[in-house]
Amino acid sequence: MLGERLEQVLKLIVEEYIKNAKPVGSSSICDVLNCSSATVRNDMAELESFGLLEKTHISSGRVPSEKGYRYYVDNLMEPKDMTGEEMLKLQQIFHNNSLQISDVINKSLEIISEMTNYTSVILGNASKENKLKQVEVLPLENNNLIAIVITDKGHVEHKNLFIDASISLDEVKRTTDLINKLLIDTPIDEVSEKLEFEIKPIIGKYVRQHEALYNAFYNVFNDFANRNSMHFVGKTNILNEPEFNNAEKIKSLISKFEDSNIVNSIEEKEDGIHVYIGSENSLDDDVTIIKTRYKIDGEEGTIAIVGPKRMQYDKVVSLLEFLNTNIDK
Amino acid sequence: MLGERLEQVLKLIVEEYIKNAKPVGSSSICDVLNCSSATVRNDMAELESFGLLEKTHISSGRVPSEKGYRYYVDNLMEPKDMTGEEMLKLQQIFHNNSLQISDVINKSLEIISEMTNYTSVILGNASKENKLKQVEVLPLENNNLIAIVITDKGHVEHKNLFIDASISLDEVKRTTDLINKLLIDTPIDEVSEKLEFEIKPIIGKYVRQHEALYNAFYNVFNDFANRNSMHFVGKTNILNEPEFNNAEKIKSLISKFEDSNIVNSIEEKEDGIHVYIGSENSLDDDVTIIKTRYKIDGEEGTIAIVGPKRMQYDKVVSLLEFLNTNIDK
DNA sequence: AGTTGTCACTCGAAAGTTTAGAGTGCTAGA
DNA sequence: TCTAGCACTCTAAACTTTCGAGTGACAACT
Repeated sequence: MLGERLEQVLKLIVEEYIKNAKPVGSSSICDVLNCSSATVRNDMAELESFGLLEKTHISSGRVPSEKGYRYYVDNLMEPKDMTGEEMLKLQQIFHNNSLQISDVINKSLEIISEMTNYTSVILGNASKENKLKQVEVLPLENNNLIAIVITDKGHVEHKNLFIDASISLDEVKRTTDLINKLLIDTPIDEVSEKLEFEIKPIIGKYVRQHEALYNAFYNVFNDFANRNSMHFVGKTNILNEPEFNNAEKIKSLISKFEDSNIVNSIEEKEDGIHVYIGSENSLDDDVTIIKTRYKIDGEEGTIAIVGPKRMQYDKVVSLLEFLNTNIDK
Repeated sequence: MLGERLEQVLKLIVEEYIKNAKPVGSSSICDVLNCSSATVRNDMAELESFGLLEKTHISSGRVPSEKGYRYYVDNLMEPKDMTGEEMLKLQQIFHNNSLQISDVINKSLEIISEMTNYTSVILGNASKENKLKQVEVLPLENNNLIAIVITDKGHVEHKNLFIDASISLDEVKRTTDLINKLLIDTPIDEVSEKLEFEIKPIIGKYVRQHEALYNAFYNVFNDFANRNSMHFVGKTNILNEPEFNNAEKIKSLISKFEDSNIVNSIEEKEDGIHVYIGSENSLDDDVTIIKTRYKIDGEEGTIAIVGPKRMQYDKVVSLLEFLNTNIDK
């Protein structure tokens, strides 16, 4: 635990740097603290020895280190009240009944991205609350089939299948009927399992090529349960931050946005609001990602706000808290 | 029509500049032409007076102007044979039967993007060859319905609908049955029209709230026919070209890639291979876009290769021609 | 013991200078 | 019509200068 003035100094430096993106000198904060710049310099040197501040060169002002941001977020940050206008804009979305429920998240994040000028990512999939409502299989030309899976919350997934010519449509239909009879109302994440232990033994008896058919359905359900939808809002916003003013950094970040591995960097498994500063996230050492899970109607997933390490932590956290508490209604 | 040596000079300058991205000086091409650099200088001055070449400053070498590239593409460019390896890679995709047909285009463009280091865009939608195969409407919770449209080529589109409480499920079912009976096998782009003139009068008779129901279906079909899928391959490739080595250019181009208006800049309406140099395209004055339409099984659309104006025109055109002639098989 | 004023010192960013080399236009002669 | 040669221009890179913001250290003060 740091002394009181040390904390004050750290807090002021972090907030000043967040505002101006320029190293903070001792003189710029000494009047707030009612002490001389020499005193502040001593404190700064101490904070630096703790690894909370860094210098860009020997005679420069100080910049928060990752550890410094972390200390700020954990101990010093105060919630920042939203302005009335900001609240109003979000409330309007929550109370707009004509919106498809699944659009509420998107619209909210458009507003948040606009207000903060950071990039948002929505990573969602059909939630476990979805139950299987219907399976449909239609024959297409030359041994192609299309399988359609529908859940009670209105999620639809389809997949084209190629089935060996030796399987008759009649056999397909029997299998489909069986699934529809036995698996309806099964939570979507349990379907694969039930398919294996309840359906497979039965179709084995009276469908000749049951392995192929079973595999086809298994794949469809599996794809459904694992299918992620990812969606960026304001993808280029973060590029306007001064830390991304050179071509290499921009290219590197944009490449990471395009990479399919990004799912791993974005997904959040635990409830609550989580802040990943710099190397704490697996996307890019130069960014901070603030994440939270959401669940709305039949869909759940992760909301992530991607900004510079020099992010307005207080504002983003407040916005996400507001979103979290209002989304259920 | 230019004189023969003038054309030679222009061709050499364009090709040299495409290769090195550096202004071309007279001495670097005079040995190829067996004449002195002074002669070449005179020719260059003449080409500049025609607006085919430009200088970056008073004593610099020459760079092709847009008009220069245009002249090159229209009159001077020679088809560039693909290497055996390149052909092989593409052939493998065409002959890989385990691929979903709709993936053939994607895979091919992945190869092409990799070979050229440019960015490809695929803009596709369900082709007019798709015929309506089935319409399905399922009731969800509180007055929501989900409507699913399936075509004979295996395209599926679905849409959530909110229907006034006063419409009974029975009425919905009658309408659906009617559509399935009367519109099956109708080409997808004619469905809206038929719906209006053949179905609407009938449902009007025995469905009370027929307007609402009719509108719901009309929207679903309309969305289907107009739904575009757009998909980039190697989105960041073009950023590695030396003309995009500054942050502003990159940001501007990436923003344009994200903008939904990009569809208008990408879509090609006519058959054949078309080259849009710099200001000839509506996307960005600094890029060239080479486009061609494709049609494969139940899907058609535009393939576009986006590169710098200093693009390997011969190579890209050859690749697209190869794709065009081989795609049908 | 903690705080302050002072001063020599460091460094970076911006502006200016120098230099080398690539390339040009022009002109006179083949 | 082409060529050789020359004076000239301009850029890019390297180097220098200057300015000011900021520091660390230390002695003096409370």
